[in-house]
Amino acid sequence: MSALEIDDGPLPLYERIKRGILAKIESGAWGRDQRIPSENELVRALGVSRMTVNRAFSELADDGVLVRIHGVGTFVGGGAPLAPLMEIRNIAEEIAERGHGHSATLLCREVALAPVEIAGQFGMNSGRRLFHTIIVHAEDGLPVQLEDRYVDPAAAPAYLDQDFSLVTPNQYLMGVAPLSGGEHLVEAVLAQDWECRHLRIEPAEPCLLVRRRTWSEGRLVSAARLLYPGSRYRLGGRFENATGR
Amino acid sequence: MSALEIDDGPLPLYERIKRGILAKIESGAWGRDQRIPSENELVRALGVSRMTVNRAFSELADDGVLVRIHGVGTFVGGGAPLAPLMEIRNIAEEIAERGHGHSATLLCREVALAPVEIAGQFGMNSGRRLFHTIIVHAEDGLPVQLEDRYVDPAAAPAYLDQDFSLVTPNQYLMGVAPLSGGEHLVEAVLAQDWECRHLRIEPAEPCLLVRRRTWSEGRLVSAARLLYPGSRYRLGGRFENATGR
DNA sequence: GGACTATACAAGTATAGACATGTTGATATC
DNA sequence: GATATCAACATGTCTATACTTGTATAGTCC
Repeated sequence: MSALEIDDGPLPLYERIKRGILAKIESGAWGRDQRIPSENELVRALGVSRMTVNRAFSELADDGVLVRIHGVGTFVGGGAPLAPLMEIRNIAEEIAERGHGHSATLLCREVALAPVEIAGQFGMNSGRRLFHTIIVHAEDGLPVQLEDRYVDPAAAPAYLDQDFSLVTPNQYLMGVAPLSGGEHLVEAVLAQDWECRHLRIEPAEPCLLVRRRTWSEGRLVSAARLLYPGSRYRLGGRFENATGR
Repeated sequence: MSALEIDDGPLPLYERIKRGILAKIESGAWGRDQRIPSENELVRALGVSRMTVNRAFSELADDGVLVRIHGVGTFVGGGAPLAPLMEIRNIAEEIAERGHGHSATLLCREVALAPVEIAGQFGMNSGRRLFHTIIVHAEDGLPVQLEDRYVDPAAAPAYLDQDFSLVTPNQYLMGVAPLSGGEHLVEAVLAQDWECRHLRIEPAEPCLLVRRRTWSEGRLVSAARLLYPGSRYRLGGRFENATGR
């Protein structure tokens, strides 16, 4: 755990501590759900009073930036409010199941310097390089998903050499790095202009944005933003109660 | 015996152990009446204190999930309704977990003639009457969900008599008609004007619309439209690989 | 009056150790 | 074969200690 650094300036001390914490989170040094130093640790490290640290922590907790658990510790917030559980499905298979034709258009294929927030998720510093692809998936010619994906080269070295009109990134990664876990975050957003053009939708049309991260053997393999036009797509999930009643 | 895995997160250790155990049971890895690892085995496997494992076991035993026999071991209990509790979540509990206050405003409570598309879902002709409620759920005073729900009177005759500021429809229905299955559909939409007013959002703001249907003993109990402001809410789901791939 | 410190106490969580009590199975003994 | 004994292991319960957040109060400084 790297120590918290606070710069000096005209701001109140508790305010500078708050900014120092936010900087740690924004840089990815302190990831989501990660435990951060306790009040007393910061008291010793910064040489300030506990009440001052407490104020910084409390205000960030009120804002939802941090989560504090009595007797346990303080954690970076933003954790998913776990609601529905969904499967990792392959869009090409979904479309095929509906008896339609799937096609994919490759908009971007590159080795990219990881943006800060992406690099943090992969647990690396922002200097590392990741594979990056942007693909538009269409159903009978009509765009239904814009897929913006970063992949860890260590997990799938030959990723960029695939012919994504034949094999979806999802399919390929499942074969190369067997899925051991995943996470979905679903939001409703308005798409950006260039996204609207490629999805052939109006700028005011709401879209589903699914952020999907998949792990293989404890290592994050891929982080993808999947953008669906709201008028053309729905997500669904079912479950049956297996254990009883 | 596969080892118990506990994830990290902003929860007390004993709570995370409880969830790990529940996950094992839900996934079927630990079947009914099966013996699970002893306290000392988990102490060694997880590197925690025995009292912590003991607390997790004891609380699950109090809930009927586990059965403990002095001198013998700890066993999975019979017929605990586990899975649904994890997946169909109660908005009041979610908000409470974030340390915020939940409040509900009842906009509508009536016996209604079922609209055609709703009646069809309930497997009845459109002449039948259903209970109908519209409730706005708020987190610290800020609206986060508009719940528009139809309920089968045969499954929950006293539904309309509840005080929904104390008990959410979800909570009440879970008690009256034990959940045996469910379905989610998620869309991105623009809210209607009256919905925007009650959620206090701009008409152009995209919203998540979750259509949730729940069954009890093979019969559809409730069909709900849950509308979330896109700027204030995200849905999330995680899974660990129990079944493979 | 706000910022900051210092101090104190409460309550929740986790560890470590200890001892009691119940169950089981192997072993020696009758 | 039946039985008594013992060791190993299980849960049940209790201490003590330490560390965490939650909260309140009083005082100092600018």
